[in-house]
Amino acid sequence: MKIATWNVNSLSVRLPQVLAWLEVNPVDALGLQELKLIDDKFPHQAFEEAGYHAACHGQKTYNGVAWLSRSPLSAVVRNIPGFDDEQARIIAASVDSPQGPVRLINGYFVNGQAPGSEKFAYKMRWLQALHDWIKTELATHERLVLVGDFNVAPEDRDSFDPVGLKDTIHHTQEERAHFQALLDLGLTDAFRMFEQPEKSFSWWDYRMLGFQKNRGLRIDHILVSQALQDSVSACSIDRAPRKNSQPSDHTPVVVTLG
DNA sequence: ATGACGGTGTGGCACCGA
Repeated sequence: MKIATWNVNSLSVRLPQVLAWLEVNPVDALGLQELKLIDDKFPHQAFEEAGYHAACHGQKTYNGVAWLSRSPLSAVVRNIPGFDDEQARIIAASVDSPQGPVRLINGYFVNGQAPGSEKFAYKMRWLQALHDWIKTELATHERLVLVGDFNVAPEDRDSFDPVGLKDTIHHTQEERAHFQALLDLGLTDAFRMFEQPEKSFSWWDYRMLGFQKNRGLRIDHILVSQALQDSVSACSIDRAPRKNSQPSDHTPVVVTLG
């Protein structure tokens, strides 16, 4: 089973690229972030024709998340239960696999702008609420995958300039402590289960030739629960879509189970 | 210190992202 995550930065603009990527990479499930469209404009038919079920949680202009899946999606949850949030950042769903059910959780984590800002405070509250909810999810779904745009570079090696960007957004100790708290629930960063090229990133700034100079961050992640860890056989970042014309600034991450 | 690029929505730009 292959599960992927991709921040597409507007599904309206990126739909042809998503469909093209799925033809080459027919993953079982794909979590999308930053749809930037309302549910009424979600392209259900295009994905259906590509062989995917879909569940979306859209919003105008900003945010918006969705799951695509070859098998039906059930028990869909939108946003973090009990956490009042005007922004559409979470969608969770369950799928069946031959090895057993898998709980799929997809998040577009808060950016946070800068430490000390109101947006950073919201990021901290959001991360705490996510942690507490994931803990309860794990109690009822032991085979769980948490994917998405985490907007956190977990370690210095996940940044092109850990010295120059020390304590700036994505790099602060507070954000990294929240990432660690998720790992402490028994989740594992699938990408780091394997030997990886140095300077592996999943996002590059559109400006200043960021991608060409590999000035990027690894902020898109796939975390797997303890019950799934032994079945993880691969995890990689696919840089290819970043070379497209009109690319998203993020590129997909893919994990293989079994 | 600023803006650079790209998307959205509004309207001839401002805003947000990371």
